[in-house]
Amino acid sequence: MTEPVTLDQVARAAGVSRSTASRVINGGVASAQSIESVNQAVADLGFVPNRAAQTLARQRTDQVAIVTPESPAAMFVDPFIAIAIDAISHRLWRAGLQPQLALTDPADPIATTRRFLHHSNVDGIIVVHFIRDPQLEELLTELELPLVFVGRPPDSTRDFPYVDADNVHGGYIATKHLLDQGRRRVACMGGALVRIAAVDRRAGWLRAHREAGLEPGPYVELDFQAAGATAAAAELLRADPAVDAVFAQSDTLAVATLHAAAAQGRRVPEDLAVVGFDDSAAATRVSPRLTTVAQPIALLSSAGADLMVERLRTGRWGSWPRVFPTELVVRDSA
Amino acid sequence: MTEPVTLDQVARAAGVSRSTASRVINGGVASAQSIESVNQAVADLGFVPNRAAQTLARQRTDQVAIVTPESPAAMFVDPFIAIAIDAISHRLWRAGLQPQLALTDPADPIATTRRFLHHSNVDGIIVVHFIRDPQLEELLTELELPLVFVGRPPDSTRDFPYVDADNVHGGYIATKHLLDQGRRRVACMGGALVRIAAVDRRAGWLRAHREAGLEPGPYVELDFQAAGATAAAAELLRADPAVDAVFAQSDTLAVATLHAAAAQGRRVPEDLAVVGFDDSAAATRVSPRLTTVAQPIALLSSAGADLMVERLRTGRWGSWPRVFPTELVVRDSA
DNA sequence: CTGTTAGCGCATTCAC
DNA sequence: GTGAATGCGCTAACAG
Repeated sequence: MTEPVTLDQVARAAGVSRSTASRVINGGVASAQSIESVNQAVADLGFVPNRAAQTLARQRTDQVAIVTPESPAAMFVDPFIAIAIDAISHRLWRAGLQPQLALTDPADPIATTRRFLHHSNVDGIIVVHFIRDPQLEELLTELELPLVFVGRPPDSTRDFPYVDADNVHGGYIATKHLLDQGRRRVACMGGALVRIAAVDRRAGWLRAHREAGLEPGPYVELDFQAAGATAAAAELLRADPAVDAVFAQSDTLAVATLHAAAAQGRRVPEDLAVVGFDDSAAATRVSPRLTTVAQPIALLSSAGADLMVERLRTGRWGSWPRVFPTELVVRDSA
Repeated sequence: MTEPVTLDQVARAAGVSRSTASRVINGGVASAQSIESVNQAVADLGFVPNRAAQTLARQRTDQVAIVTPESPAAMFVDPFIAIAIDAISHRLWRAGLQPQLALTDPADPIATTRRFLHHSNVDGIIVVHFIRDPQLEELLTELELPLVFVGRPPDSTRDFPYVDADNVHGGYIATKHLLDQGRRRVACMGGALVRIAAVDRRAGWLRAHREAGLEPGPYVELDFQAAGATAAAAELLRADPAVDAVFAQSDTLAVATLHAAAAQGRRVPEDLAVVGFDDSAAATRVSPRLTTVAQPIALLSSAGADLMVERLRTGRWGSWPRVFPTELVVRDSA
């Protein structure tokens, strides 16, 4: 807990002016002589520049926030978010930017997210897995910071740069795969409809039915990573025995469906076909192995980070949106 | 992207001085008249105080960093870390402090952690799941920021406030439980020994053997959340068939052991007894349900956060260390 | 209750 | 190549 050392002290110790010391430290031009003595002084005194002062003077922080309107616990459970954050961090570090993950108060994620968006001292914000929320959306429009969405934002805020996976197509191919093999009543277990991804996947599910001239089965709305998913799936199968296939919007939900089916003595895929989403690690750990829709999470997240990096470097946006393809991985469950 | 509004502009618009405007905004004394007009101006102009300037002037940030020397992906996979972060966030928010999770570069978590410890602009740092690393440890001793460890730091840095679970006792009761029921060769699958928790749990395992006058079985060292755990467990069982019990230092490892045993046709607990650690959600989802050591992660993490909050508020440390009890939860696997 | 005055620690323009 | 001067936006004594 020593008293923090200032640039002034370094300059004095090195026998030069503050500006020269500053130049040396930031790699500007200076005589070999100055460079030598300043570096010496920095080492001797253990000088570490004060971030706040630098920020104030430079008018930039070299920090980028990653925010996702979820409680920390929820963030950690969702494989999409985990992979996205990992990829984004890597990209930002490589570009010389420090990522900062905004942690919300589990007691009120939305409110604290709002607070973060407003008062953060960062150069830009990358929003992962945004949700529909009138207050948040309004906030965005008046925000004065570069913003990138990983996972497209709601229509009302369409003018923000984003990257995404082609969720509509993902829902479509999953459902089509089921219908093509003769399934006639395809239920969908989806994310809450405040999630854009859930809306899109649902749209794909509907479209496949429309094209086939069939009525869609029931839509069960619950969280992608819902703890009560097994119970919900069991209820679905019980309430509507005609359901012969389920399109689950996440592998977590698909696995839960598998459990529920097993408990009711229904064989997969014979009696019930199941398609998941994400192609997560869980997909190959269950039996039968999951047929699921793969999305390139790391890739699209990196693209999102790149968008931010370019904006911060050049002052202008690269091309967007960038929408990455989803594809069906056929295994044993459908 | 409008030009940021400054306090000056607010003051001018309100027809008062900067200091009065500042007072009103920060809840100081002022006439109803001033309060009225300043608030009006703030609203009209959409004033948001500049964090860097505030920090510089106040000499504090009201932000606390949470750092853990892991890649983001690893952080997200470890249930201890997830729960700890959730609990810490909540406590900090409640105290009016903003938590900031330091995200490391997956390509080099240690280096970026080091960087963070050094250059962060926060009032204090909470370190979760520290590991033994000479460079990091040295850094700590010269750090000039309040520091709290969730999970005790290495002996070399013993003088830092910390909270922890009683891991030695946890390892002891797990092993004793196995020995008491007549198991004679108890292997241990543990975390890498750079983890303090792994060292401590191993110590408990050894102590139980010493007390019983028995030779400990083999110690298998690998990550708590290792992907290859099932293979490692299989190898262990094959290489040393006399092993009739396994103390796994995490539920993830215990579940892997279950899988390996099943694959080799060994019944649990008849042929092989297994005890896990964490009492995580996974413990009751497997069959047989896991006997495991519970540790109050949220509780101890909150205590860690409280330590920091008190230090920041009062300038002095509360009493530490605070070591929370671990206890055995007996289910079906041992 | 209010305005004036000084910084907080650093970057940077401008003459020298 | 270098130093003096100025400002980033805000807070906090200090008089009044």
